[in-house]
Formats: sequence, structure tokens, C-alpha cells
Amino acid sequence: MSKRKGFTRRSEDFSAWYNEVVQRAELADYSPVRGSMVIRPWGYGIWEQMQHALDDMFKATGHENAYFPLLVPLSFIEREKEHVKGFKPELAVVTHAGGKELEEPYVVRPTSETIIYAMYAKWVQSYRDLPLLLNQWGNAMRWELRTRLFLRTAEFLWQEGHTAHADEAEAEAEARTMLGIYRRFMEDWMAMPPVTGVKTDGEKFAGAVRSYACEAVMQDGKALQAATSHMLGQNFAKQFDLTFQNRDGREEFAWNTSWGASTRLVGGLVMTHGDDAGVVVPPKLAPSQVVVVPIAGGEAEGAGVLAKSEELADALRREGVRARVDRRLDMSVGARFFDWERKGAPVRLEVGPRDVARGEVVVVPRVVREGGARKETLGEAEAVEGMRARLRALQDHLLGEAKARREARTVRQEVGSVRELAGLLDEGAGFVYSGWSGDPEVERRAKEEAKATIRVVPDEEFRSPAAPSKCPGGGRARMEVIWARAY
RNA sequence: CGGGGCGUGGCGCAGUCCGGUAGCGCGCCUGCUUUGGGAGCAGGAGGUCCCCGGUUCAAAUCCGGGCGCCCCGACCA
Repeated sequence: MSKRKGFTRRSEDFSAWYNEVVQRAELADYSPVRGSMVIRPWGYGIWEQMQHALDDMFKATGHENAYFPLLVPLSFIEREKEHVKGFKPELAVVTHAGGKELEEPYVVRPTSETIIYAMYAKWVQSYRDLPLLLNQWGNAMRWELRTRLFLRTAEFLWQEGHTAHADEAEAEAEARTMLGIYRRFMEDWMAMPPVTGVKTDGEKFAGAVRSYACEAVMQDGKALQAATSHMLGQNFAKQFDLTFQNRDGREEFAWNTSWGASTRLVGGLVMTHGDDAGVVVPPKLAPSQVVVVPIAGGEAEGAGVLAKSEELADALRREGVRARVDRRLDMSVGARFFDWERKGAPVRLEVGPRDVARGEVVVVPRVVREGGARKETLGEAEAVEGMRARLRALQDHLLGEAKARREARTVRQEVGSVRELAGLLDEGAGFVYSGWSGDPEVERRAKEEAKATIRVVPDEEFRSPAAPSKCPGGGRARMEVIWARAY
């Protein structure tokens, strides 16, 4: 990479900005494997923080982790009709191993419903074995034609939850609960407020009865499907003989759900908060929340400055803050400042000989609130003790900004034609709320002529006060939907 | 699979039209000086010019064939 000082501006070419930022903030890099990326420590650190938060929420709602094989017999995938249709074109298949051709090929899992429910069939006999609530952290592979760092890679990291229940209502409630967890995670941790709702039949998961999703608007106005939760009904149970005896002694098929979120979230984080200086990581997900940057003077001074920097980092850690000292003294201070800005560390502490002499530090947040000071000089103790509150305020600020951007990109009005829908999106609308007749033909036309899809039929709290009456495809609206151009 | 572009030190590129010593910026190494917003100076290392074949005294450059990658579209989390 040539030594370019800044990035392409978001307003010039959002997609170029994204690619540059991801690479130069050292989140990820292209690998020798087509479509697969290397996640570098800073990017992986963000993912680890996401994992911890989500994992805690899953455990708190009664789920346990387990692990299933990477390879799935091809015949398993082929068992559920819609499921094969959806995934067949993007399967990577293992045909040889141990120097021989395999009798039955394996696919590298594009998702694990089939192998997991095959195992559940073995474990579940009675209603007493239900519900079975497992989650797996792992990787999956979908051979996409066009890939983008984090947003769509051939191999991706994710979690996939798979549950089995004794009745439909309980499975439905589970699918809903998990959607709610994703939503809360996105708001509370990512500061990325999504809209939730149900997918149309055309957009639902291959093999599901119903799919729920969190959809977020990125800064360029495009929608990102950030997590999904599926009510699978008895579709997979029937194909894998996942049955149990109910209280009355009769045999029934179990009801399943599956839900997942992937490293795509990291891409969403970048596109939600990033600015022309680089990534902005919300404090709750930052691998290092505070970076102490020592400014070395002469050698004797340098030693004092370093000692003070370590002392401050220790004090911050005792306060429960993730802090690190940037000891790269052979790099100029300016270069180190820019480096952490690019990476999006929430707060920087500058510690130089002058500060040490006065018992002060310079506190610099990654993003400055309107009217706020860019740099503040504080006493050491004050800076340390106030850090948690400062980080909390930053987190809230980011959520507020993201909400405001989502609202600014939201249009609610009667849309009488596909052309009108395209016009709104061309003018910068992100989410367009309109009516829909329920006719799939309208979706097809909108996709072709406006490059837009129905992201979700929004949940009640997101719906407009007055239900729209027109459908872009003509005819009467039967429900309100959200249109967007999506990643 | 259709349309377009590109393969030259680690990265980004110039050189190709018009054949004749392989260059620039960044990065890297060493030394000295420097550190409060992307350090300076001096010295240095590093290249089968994507591959194969042809033309020629001579090929990064011309001719033929192949391979790979990127972008746009179709497909999709």
C-alpha cells in the first residue's frame, strides 16, 4: 500500500472508503484463497468482544454451546427440498480424502441445520428431552461469486443456534426471543440500531417457515441484514426423523428454530460509525478502550514517561477499563496518533514530559461531540476515575448519532409505482416504508427496476402511525413493508 | 457466464506506441540527529519485468498461445 495520508472520502466512493479503511486499520487483509480473508488482531479483537457479549446473552437465556463437524454429507443437505435449492449453487464439496475418492462427497457446511438435526433425532425421544437449546461458534463456507471483506466472504465466522421444541408456540417464541437478543446486542453493544421484522417468502431462509431479521442502514443508505432468526417449523424434523413422544404417548415431530450472526457484523460496525479518518469502535466492543501514548523526550525523560504511562494503564485496568500502552517510541507521536484514530480506539491518553511534571494527562476521544473540546488536560486521578463515565457517554453518543442517521434516511409515504420507489432511493432514501399488496411479482419488478428488495415486514413498533394504502406495484396495500437496496 | 481493465523489488506505479544499462514514490535495513499531529539527513539491501513459444545481433517492449487477478453485470448472508 502506498503511503497515502488519508482515505478516499465516504462521500466520494463509499465502497472504496470501506475497503481502504478495513485494510489500513488492520482489521483484515486479502488472503491467497479466493474470497477468503485474514482477520487481523484488531479486527479479531472486535469479533472476540462481540462473541463474549452474545455468548453471555445466549447463556443467560438457557442455551449451551456445542460443536458439530465442519463437513456434512452431501445427502444430508439434499434432504430438505428448499434447503438444497437455496444452497446447492454455493457449496464447496470435498470429493477426495486420504488419497482416494470418497464414496459419498462431503460439503463444507454452508450452515448446519441438517447435521445438527440428524444428531438431535438421536438424542431426543421424549418431551422431557425438550427443549434442546444449543449454539455453536464456528465457521461456514458459501462460495459466493462476489465477495467483500467481512460483508460477504467465502468462509466466515459465526454462531448458529439450533433448537428443538415440543410445540409450535414455544418454537415461535424462541425465534422471537433470539431476534430480540440480536436487536439488543446491536443497540447496546454495537450502537447500531436495527429495524426488526419478518422476511417475505421470497427472502426467507431456504427451508424455513418464517425468517425474522435485524436490518440496519449503513451510512451510504444501503441496508445490511445483520442477523436472522428462523422458525423452521417441522420441515427439518420431518426429513431427519426428529420425533418425540408427547405426554399422551403419541409420537410427534419436534419444532425447530435456527438463528445466526456472523463476522459480517464487523463490517456493519465499520459502515455504521466509521468516518473519513477511519474506523470508530464503540467503547463496549473496543479491544483496547484507552490507548496510552507516551511522548518520549530525552532518554531520562523517556523512562519517566514510560513508567507513568504503565502506571496509568494499570490504574485504568483496576477501574475495569481495557487499556494498553503504545510503546512504539521509534515511531513519531503523530504517526501513533493517526494509527489509533484509523483503528478507532475510543480514547487516547497523551503522556509527555510536561504532563508527568505537572501530574496531568491529555485526554482525546476518537469522536468529539458537537461543541465539545477535542483535547482536554486533566489531572491523572481525575482522568482515571472519570474514564468509565466518559466511555459510557461516548457509547451513548454513537448510538444517538446512528439513530439520527437511520431516521434521516427513512422515508414514510405512499408509493404508487416502482419508478417512484427507485426515485426515492436514488435521492438518498435508505429505508422506504410503503404498502405492499403481497404479490411476489411486485418484489420481482422492484428488484429488477429499482434494485430494491423488501427487507422486512416491520414489527409493530416500527410501523407508521397510519397504515399506507398504496402498493408500488399497483393495487391495494395489505401490509406495510420496508424497501431498501441491500448489501 | 457477458462487458471492461490489469499483471514490472514488499505495496502503489512509470517505462511498452517507437526493441538497446530496469526506474520512481512509499515501505524495509544501518548510522546519527529527532519525538506535544503522518520526522530529517547519509548510506544500503531487494526484481526469473505472470508463464510458454516465436521474431531479432538484442525483447519488460513486437507477434502467437496460455494462466491469474480486479471492476461492472447476472447470483447471494
